[in-house]
Amino acid sequence: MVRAPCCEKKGLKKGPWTPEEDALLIDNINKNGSGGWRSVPQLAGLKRCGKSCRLRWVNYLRPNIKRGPFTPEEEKLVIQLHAILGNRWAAIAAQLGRTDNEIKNLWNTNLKKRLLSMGINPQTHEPNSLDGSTKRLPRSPSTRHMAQWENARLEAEARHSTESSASLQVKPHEQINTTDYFLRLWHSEVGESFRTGKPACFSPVSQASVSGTTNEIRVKLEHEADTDFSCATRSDDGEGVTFYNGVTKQSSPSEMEDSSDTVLHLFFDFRGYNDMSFLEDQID
DNA sequence: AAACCTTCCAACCGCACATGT
DNA sequence: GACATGTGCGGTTGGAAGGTT
Repeated sequence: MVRAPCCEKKGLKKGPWTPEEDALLIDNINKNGSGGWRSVPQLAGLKRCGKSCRLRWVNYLRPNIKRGPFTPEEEKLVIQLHAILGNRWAAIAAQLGRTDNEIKNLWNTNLKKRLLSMGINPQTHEPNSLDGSTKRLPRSPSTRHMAQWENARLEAEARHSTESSASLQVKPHEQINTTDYFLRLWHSEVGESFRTGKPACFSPVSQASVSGTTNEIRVKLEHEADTDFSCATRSDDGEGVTFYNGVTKQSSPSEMEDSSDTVLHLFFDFRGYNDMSFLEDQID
């Protein structure tokens, strides 16, 4: 199937945007909202491709974009996330409140070279041996879990994003949908320890709250097992945990009980995760 | 001061997927 | 199910800015 061009290219302006064009685009989006990009140029009176309008909005004009130089912490986070997610710039960018373009540029112009100069393969994040081949390090279970966690969490974030798109005024920490138990865990103390890579000092209080969350998950699993949510269950190979994110019940009740505990065990697995610590000196 | 080189980043392009008809 | 259209994403490019010779 031959794909039609997104717009008629004749007479369309290309290149850098002028402040006047920015103002027209912002004004149009304020009136009509973002989306329907094909019709945006006409509505806004712009001689631009709809795609170009979208890109300008997403990468530059959109409110709440974090701009300015990257901090060492952000750079470290980008490297860690890239090790997990690969070139999924949009997913990485979402974690930092940056644009995918910024992350991509940072990686291609800075971090990639830095890793190469350190003898680390930027694609595999593993050290290159002297003969240029990649030396495989034993992958820890926590690293595998991390990727699975991240995938599941991204899906949950996407769901949450869809659900909360109508309430943009809400503060970020208030945007956590209390019905999404995965996100609640993610934003909990345990989740934070995973995100920051720092071992969490779980007080009895936090343990209690975590247990409460576990029970809530269990209740959710038992009573709303036919609804859409993320849950975890052990894989058969005993090597790790496989996440199932489906609309139907995936496991028997006994497995459910195991699953909810597994969620916590996974988090605790990550308490010691700091696979990228060897980079800290280089980045700092 | 000028030429050249390198770095950075905004923007473009094409592909893939989602959604509508 | 087939096709058309819209949208999002990642790869790439071109030019401006800064640095070096």
